[in-house]
Amino acid sequence: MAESTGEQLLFLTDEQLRQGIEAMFFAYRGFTADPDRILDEMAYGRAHHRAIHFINCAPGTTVNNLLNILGVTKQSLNRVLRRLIEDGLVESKVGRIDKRERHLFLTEEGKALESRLSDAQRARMRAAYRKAGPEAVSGFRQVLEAMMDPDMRRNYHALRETRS
Amino acid sequence: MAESTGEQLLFLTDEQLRQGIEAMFFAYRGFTADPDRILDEMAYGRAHHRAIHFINCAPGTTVNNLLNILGVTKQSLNRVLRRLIEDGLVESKVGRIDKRERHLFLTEEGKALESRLSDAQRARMRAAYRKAGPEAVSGFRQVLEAMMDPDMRRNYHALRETRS
DNA sequence: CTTGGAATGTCAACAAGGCTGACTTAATGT
DNA sequence: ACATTAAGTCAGCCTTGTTGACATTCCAAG
Repeated sequence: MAESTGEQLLFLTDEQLRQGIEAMFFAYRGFTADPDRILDEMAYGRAHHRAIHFINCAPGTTVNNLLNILGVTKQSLNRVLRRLIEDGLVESKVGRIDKRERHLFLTEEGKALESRLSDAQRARMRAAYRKAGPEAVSGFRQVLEAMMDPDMRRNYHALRETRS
Repeated sequence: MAESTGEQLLFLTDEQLRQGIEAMFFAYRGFTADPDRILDEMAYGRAHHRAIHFINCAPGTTVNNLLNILGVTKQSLNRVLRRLIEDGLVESKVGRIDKRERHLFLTEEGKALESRLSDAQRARMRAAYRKAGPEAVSGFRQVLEAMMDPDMRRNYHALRETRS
């Protein structure tokens, strides 16, 4: 028996793959459950959370850039952003170099909500990481990265660079 | 095996957790991208996919059981099921023991669509598993399971038992 | 300097898919 | 007999996605 191929095949039965698919489904529900509860209180949805998250990661980002990361239409994002700006969570500043662009920032109130959401989500992540152990975490990240579309993988890495 | 706290701490910085959160977000997009394309062709959505998937996993399941797994309201599920039955992908049979119950099955046509969707999703999963390797896969599954809500973890394990 | 194109925003309309609440029907269990 | 349960249905609401059309503002190239 070819050892490397044989070993791989054990993990690649349809049943194994199916379990992976279901695990993703159920885990994603857990992943969003805690922030969803907080968002519900103030009648926001996941779209608002995503916008807040990525504005926080890359303060001063343009609408176009955000559009690209989130993968929605500008009309859809605009509806969400308008409300966040009205509610005083996000600030939109006209670009100095290119005045067509709007640069997005979280206000203090926006940062406060971001922290609440982020804390809740990180708490679950931390618990899962602890339970599974460091080696599992490494594998987890590797598989997730391999599952992304190339475009999104680029966005994923770009975000890491801006923070490091 | 007891993990040392020091080793764990290396993995539990906010930045590490944040990267995990973003990885989940981008990976889930990839995870649903291929089936979404197929579903678009026939004007179905993810809700139809989920119903088809779980009816296929547990043929003869009742509406109530499906409701529990999917975590939506019966009105929401009913809208989706009605269409699938009308289109001849799902069959609803009155229970023999308890005639109030409806048992759900995929028709041949339903199974055909399930295969198409499943093949597409498994292909990406398989590619990601291959790329990351068997050890990573094990870690991936462990973290996902730890991330689920207890209710959903029970559903997850119940599904595995019905198939084994 | 004008004009084309890019970035942004806005309006309208629509659909999927969540939700709640109220109600019916049929079958079951007590 | 009566309450409960499973399922289905109707009406209405919300969020969040979509298209298409159009205005504004600004940059840059001709």
